[in-house]
Amino acid sequence: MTSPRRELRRRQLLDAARDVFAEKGYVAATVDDVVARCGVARGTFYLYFDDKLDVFGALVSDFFARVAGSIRPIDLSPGAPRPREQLRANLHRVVGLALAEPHLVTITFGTAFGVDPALDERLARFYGALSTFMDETLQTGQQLGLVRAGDRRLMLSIAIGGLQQLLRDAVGGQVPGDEDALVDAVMDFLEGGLLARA
Amino acid sequence: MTSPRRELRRRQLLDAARDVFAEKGYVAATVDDVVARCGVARGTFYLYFDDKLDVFGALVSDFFARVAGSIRPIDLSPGAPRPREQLRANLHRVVGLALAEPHLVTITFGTAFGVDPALDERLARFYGALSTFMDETLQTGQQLGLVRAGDRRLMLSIAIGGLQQLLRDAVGGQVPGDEDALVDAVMDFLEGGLLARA
DNA sequence: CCCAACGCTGACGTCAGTGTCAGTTGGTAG
DNA sequence: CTACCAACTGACACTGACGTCAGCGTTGGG
Repeated sequence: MTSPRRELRRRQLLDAARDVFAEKGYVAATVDDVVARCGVARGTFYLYFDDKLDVFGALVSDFFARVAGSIRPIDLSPGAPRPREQLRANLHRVVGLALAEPHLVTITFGTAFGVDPALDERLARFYGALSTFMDETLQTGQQLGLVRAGDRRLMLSIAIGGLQQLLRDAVGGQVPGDEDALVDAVMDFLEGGLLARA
Repeated sequence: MTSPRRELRRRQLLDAARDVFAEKGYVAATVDDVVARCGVARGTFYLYFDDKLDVFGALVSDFFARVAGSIRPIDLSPGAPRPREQLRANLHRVVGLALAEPHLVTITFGTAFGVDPALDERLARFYGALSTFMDETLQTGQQLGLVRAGDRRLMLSIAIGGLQQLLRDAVGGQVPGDEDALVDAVMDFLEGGLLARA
């Protein structure tokens, strides 16, 4: 079907769009900016995408899926590593992915919401699916005594939000960005919160 | 100076803009939408604001300032309540403010970044000032043994991000929105993280 | 009662960005 | 060599949101 030539051009356009969106923000970015950065004529863009929102949605949805796909279920079978180590490994993959694609972090976690109602709904579905999966994981953890008691939706909201903000700040340079340090910081927070033991 | 008549109209326009932005998102919202909701002519808008970005910036900056202003420094003098109670009281004020202004939460914490570079910088300054203040508070806490050891910038990033996400989800209905439950959830997270004690 | 100052109106010209499409290019198969 | 086709071009017509401004009420102090 899709020739390799075509696939390549599509990639180039996606990469250009990613950089433009990260630099100028969705509102100020124009299709002209994207094709200029790509060294390609205006019309070419429309051979690959419907419009600005389409390419934005492709970037965001794809990155979201990659992040979600990098999370592996916790394996509780006898020979498997300890759950805590599996959690850490999951965090490492997510953080690694984020640091490898700083612009996509900015776009996806920083500016994607509120751009367009239709896109918002798509993202909400993604987010909901991920949330449901993690909720089940957490429930199992609670039953095994690995996760403390409490409303899982609230705990998840805080944990995911905290991780997202940390990644945003890390790629934005507001916070030192060493991968291991970031993973450790999140693990410490999950294990002990912020305050000292009473 | 500013007559009460003028002040009232300005308020009406701000309220209308708040609702329009929350419903349609910044991109799709137009000045026409705002004046229509306000029952006022197009030209009137421009007697009060420069353009769409100006009114958006006013909403966001003002709400950000109100949130920041609701946070009181921890009083360590002899007669004062325990620091943990003061922390909880601060959380209660922030959560209460958020639940009282759901649309502003959506706008300010959900869609404000990436709209415009100039606005981003303004918000970054706000955020930076708040962050610095909280960093100092946290440092004192560490010295007193009330806050665990660790990189304060990372801890703050996670904590603030977690709170913001929780508020976004609460006003968006993704999560049950009882004020006390939200405050408790955050306090629990700050005190003990997510995982059970090893 | 008057009129000046204030607040408001809304039709209008402008323009940045859009999406199209008739035409060009260049690689490849016969 | 030629014929073909997919990929690409970029000038063009169009759109819709913008910001303005000359003129119209209204209000309240003198």
